[in-house]
Amino acid sequence: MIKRLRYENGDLDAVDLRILRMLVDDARASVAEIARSVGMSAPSVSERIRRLQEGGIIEGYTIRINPAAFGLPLAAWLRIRPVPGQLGTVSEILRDIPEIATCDRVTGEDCFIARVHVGSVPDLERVIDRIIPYAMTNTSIIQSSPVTERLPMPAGAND
Amino acid sequence: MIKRLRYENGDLDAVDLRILRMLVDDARASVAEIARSVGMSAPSVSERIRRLQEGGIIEGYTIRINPAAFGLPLAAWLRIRPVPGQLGTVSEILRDIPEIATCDRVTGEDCFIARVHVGSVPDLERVIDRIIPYAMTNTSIIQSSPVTERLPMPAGAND
DNA sequence: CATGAAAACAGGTCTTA
DNA sequence: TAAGACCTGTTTTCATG
Repeated sequence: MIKRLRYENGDLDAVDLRILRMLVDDARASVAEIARSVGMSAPSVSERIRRLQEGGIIEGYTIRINPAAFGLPLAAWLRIRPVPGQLGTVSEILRDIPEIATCDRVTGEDCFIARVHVGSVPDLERVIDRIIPYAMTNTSIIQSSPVTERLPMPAGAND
Repeated sequence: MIKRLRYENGDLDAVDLRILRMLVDDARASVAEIARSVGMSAPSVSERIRRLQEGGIIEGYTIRINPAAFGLPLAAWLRIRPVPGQLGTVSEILRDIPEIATCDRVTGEDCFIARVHVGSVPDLERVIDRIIPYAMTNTSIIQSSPVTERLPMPAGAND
């Protein structure tokens, strides 16, 4: 059985998925180029992209940054477990730490998972020292990335 | 003391940082618009963007996807610890699971940290079932995101 | 197919090492 | 004086009706 991806305006078909993959890969690919690749006219592709935006599937356009290239070669995941009563404080501190590139609130023993980019181990220590008064932390240095940011897909989707 | 962001071709100044922030926020902002915002001519901004690309700081252009909008409303972080001797196998399996949007190899007790997007709890179970023969897993459902993907910055940077 | 906007390009000026 | 950064005007490309 084939799974169908749905959104408010109807089904996403294989062409939509190919368009999305191309845009994830290179958001500056021209409409003409995408059209050629999927075998459609440029206006048709243009219209599909418009619908993907209005359906909220494409939230926006952004750049991929290489933190190492501007002096932040050390990346780590921090798991953060606030001491009772300090959850709000910790949340605010995390937002205020500029080295944190992303942070999610999660279920389970840890309350937050944050990705940090720093220049050195002492810099990492300084980041942790800002959190440690209000939470227990657990740090994992990123060594490599077997899967870099890509379009998630349900198993057996209609692509 | 002001920290200076360095890259191979020299220093990044405050204007470069503003350009990067604008592009992270909206990679389709026109050069003219960015130029107006930073108080420069379009060609100057264009030249700076070119240098940021050639310096490897801007790795590429991409789109922000909302997985919930196309039928994957449930997101989770998986921590994965392969049983001895199965690290390579696990790494391959993780690459093959289409629901995994990103996966890092890390130091510490866990070997991998992966973000998955699925349609339902049963779908999450199916993902975990593919991994469990070769590794111990620990799952944290994402509830919210106090910090959404942003440009990391050293404390006290020259912006 | 035509129109309008936006980006790439070329040439000229000013500052600074 | 030479190099680099920026600005103005022009051309060409691309998205859109």
